[in-house]
Amino acid sequence: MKNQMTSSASSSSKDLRTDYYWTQVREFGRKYKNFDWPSVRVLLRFIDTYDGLMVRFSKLMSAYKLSPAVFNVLMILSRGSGEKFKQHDISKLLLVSRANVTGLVNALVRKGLAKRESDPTDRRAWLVKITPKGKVLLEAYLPYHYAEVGRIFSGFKLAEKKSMDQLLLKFKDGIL
Amino acid sequence: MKNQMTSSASSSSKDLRTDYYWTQVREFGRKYKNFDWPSVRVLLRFIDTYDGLMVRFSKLMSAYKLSPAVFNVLMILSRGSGEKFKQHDISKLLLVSRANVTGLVNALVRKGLAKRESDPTDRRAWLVKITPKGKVLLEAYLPYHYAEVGRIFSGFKLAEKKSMDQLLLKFKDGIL
DNA sequence: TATTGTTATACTCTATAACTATA
DNA sequence: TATAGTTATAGAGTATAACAATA
Repeated sequence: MKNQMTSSASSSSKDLRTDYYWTQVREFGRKYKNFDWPSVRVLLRFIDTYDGLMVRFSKLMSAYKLSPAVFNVLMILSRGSGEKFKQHDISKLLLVSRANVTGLVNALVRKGLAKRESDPTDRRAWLVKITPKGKVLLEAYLPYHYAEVGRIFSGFKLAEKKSMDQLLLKFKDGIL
Repeated sequence: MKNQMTSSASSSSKDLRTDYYWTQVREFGRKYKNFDWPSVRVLLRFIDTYDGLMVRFSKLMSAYKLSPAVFNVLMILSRGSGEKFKQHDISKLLLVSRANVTGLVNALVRKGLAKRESDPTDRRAWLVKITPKGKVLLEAYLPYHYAEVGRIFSGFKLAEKKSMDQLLLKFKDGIL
């Protein structure tokens, strides 16, 4: 249950962790009525995979001075039909607070990657727009992003990707 | 590419996000040579699922004043054969920096959930041990934790869990 | 010299609450 | 009244670098 951006992990220490800690979790789990190892193992694997994924993409992004949160905002701004977004809409798309969006947009503006325009139809609101500089940066990064995604899944058959998507969807639907 | 603990998301706004944003990502993706929608969709689904998972378990843990990081340390401390861990070992198991472990152990000690003992064989090191209070807290929480894991996967057949584990392992192995 | 842990510092990402301006 | 955004504040979780003590 961890989200870390470290790159300090050698794969051997990772394996050691899995071998030792997972074994312990499995052994101790027998004490609990509801413990189901196949389920717990999937969960541990899932979190472990997420951690690795974040390390990988954070590193890839940092070469372009992007962070995951900034990347997400930039993606939203560059993929709209109108290309102008009220901060409240960004907040809804990102599922984060309005205050958080203020900070994220400030960071984008500070870097010259986005700008605020007043909304003629609502003087309380800002319309946030990606700048040419922001677009250039994102477009420079994305080929590497998608290449990496492709590389990661290069060992998967189409049916496996579909199957994994279905299983994840089922997993997600089970969560709430 | 997001890790947030919000609980503000209604499932309808989440669906809206998926419907709108994912569609845009797919449309725009055609511009990129390496873009492979089945792969990208799995990735988006994976991150979306992780977000939901963290919201769920963070909420479950917070009822016991636990956080994911604290939970992880407590699990390590309670699942050892000797039950005493050098901070450096915790750092290796958790894949985080030694400085981070200092802070985490401080937090545990402050709450009375763990204590430090001097290591007779190495005067530089501490041996960290879970306290009875820490054990009681963890054991009070774990049944709910495992029950929730079981509930989430209650719609899965054993073969599906195994299949998902295999796919995640393949995914993870593709990462680096 | 190398290792263990601490301290100092900083960064990213997030939240809530109180506020202003406007609808 | 309700909504859009800001500010102030906080907190979790992470890192690096310099350091002291010990191996």
